Amino acid sequence: MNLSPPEQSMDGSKAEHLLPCFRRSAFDEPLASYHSGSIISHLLRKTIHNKLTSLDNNLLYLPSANASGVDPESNSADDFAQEEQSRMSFKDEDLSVSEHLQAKRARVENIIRGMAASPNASGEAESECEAVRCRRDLLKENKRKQRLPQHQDPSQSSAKTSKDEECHKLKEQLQSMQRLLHQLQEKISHVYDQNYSENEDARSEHSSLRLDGGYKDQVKVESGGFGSDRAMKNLKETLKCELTRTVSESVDMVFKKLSTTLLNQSSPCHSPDCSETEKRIPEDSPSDLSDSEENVKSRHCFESTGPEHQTEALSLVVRKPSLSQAVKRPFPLHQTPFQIGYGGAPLHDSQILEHLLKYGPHSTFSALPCLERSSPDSMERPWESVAMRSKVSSGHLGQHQTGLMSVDALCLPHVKLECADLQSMAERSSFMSLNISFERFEGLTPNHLKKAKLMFFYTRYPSSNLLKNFFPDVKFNRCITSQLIKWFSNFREFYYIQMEKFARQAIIDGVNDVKDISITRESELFRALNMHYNKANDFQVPDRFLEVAEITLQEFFSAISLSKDSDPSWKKAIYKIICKLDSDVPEDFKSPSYL
DNA sequence: TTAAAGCCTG
DNA sequence: CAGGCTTTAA
Repeated sequence: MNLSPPEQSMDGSKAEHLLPCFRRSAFDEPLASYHSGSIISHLLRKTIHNKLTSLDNNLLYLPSANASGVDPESNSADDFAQEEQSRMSFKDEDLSVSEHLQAKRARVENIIRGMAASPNASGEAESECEAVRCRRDLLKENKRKQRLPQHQDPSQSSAKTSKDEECHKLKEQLQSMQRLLHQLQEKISHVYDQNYSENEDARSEHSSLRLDGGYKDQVKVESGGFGSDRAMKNLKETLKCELTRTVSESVDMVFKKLSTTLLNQSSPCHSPDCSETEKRIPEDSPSDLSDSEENVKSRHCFESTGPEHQTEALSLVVRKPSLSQAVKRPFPLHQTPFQIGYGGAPLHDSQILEHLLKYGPHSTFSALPCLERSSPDSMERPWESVAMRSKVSSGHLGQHQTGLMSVDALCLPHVKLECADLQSMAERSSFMSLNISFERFEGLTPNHLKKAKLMFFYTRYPSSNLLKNFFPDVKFNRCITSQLIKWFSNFREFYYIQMEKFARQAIIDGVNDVKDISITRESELFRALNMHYNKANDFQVPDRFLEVAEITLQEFFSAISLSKDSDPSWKKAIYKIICKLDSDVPEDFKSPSYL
């Protein structure tokens, strides 16, 4: 099987796009300098190496090599040397692949090192701790298993046990790698966030982003930072590419090994003994199959990176909102919609593995009941409550206003499970990203509020239908609708309070004729209103609003002049007039990325 | 009965 | 701006 045909040349060209600081050779620095991304890279390297070593041990040198080879408490400094040494004993095939992977890792490391010039020390320490902990747990677990007495009949247990253990170890290694990827992603995300906050600071210094100047939030978000949005995009693309490929290849290796193991050792389950063994596997590894937090994190890793062979068209759909999310995210990664949004995940990576173990490499996923996608509704629910709490930011999905697009709607054929191919997993992850990306977010954001205020310049009494049309990125429910309605109610309240105030002031000031009352952009009343609804003053208030405001003020003036305000409901007559003066909101506002 | 308006309050 | 409350209209 061809693991990764076209990427060599691609890597080379990608590197050319990088900024000079990212173009350094991967081996310029001593590997001992754990700085920014290098610890992750190192751990990833170790994990992949361990995987290969362990696999080889399991497959070729069973069973003692693993037990004697690794001491969880005495690694660190000498590890790399040991790895290098043990790497020398690899078969040729593994050696080349290993070198290949190493080169890729080095590139990722280089990029990350360049990005994280000022890393968050505590965050890094945390992820490092986590990584080390993961690894130690893994090793301890392996050691513990080695010590476990064998209760089974020796005649059959050796084959069974070795296979079980191989599978188990493979799964553990896979999970370990996924954890590491997750850590890596958090680091990248952290850098993004840091960059974003810097952008924010810079942006606040020169305000005035006029709407008619064509500025949209998307543009604002992606610009700046690394010098230009072009550079940013290149960096992002390169990172994603490298990450995805490196990890996919690593996992591919696991699956390839697994495939070999299954085909060579267990073959189709004709004997009852065999089938019993296969059934027992999931029970023997509950940690792999439970929906633990670690599993969730692992899934997240794949959701964000996408498949190795992802088409460009697909990536365009997925990536844009992803970047927007990543850059804008005002909260830590673990609260992001993406992470919360896994709720619809019908397949765990471990489940795929389980399926693989149960039904063999040539079965199709359609045999898995969990692949039958749950209904869109049920896919939305798991994160509803959380989304409400965290008030996630809008997706900025551009043209995609259709809301949730389920996988079913994509009319995709069932994925054939190829044992040595991670494609299905990757594609599933990609589907999930798609799904999440097309999701409309529940909860209104400050941007929605800002947009609503600007809309008030056109409509004082928007219907709930109008609101639904103009907030396509919001998943409406009773609560959200009420909140939006309430916003406009509050806007009106302020508006009418100002009107009454200025009308009374006019009367106090001795104005006699309604015709003497007018509102211009220089009026104090207009300034007050503009300050309230258009605080950043980055929006050109339509003339019509000035007219309506003038009429409103005149109405108030007249009513008060005629002492109508003695009637408790004297304002209602004015409301009735004003509500007819709403104008159409420009179509521009319908874009979810308007702000 | 319900959604929304409107008013008041914090 | 949101929450609580009453009123209103469908």
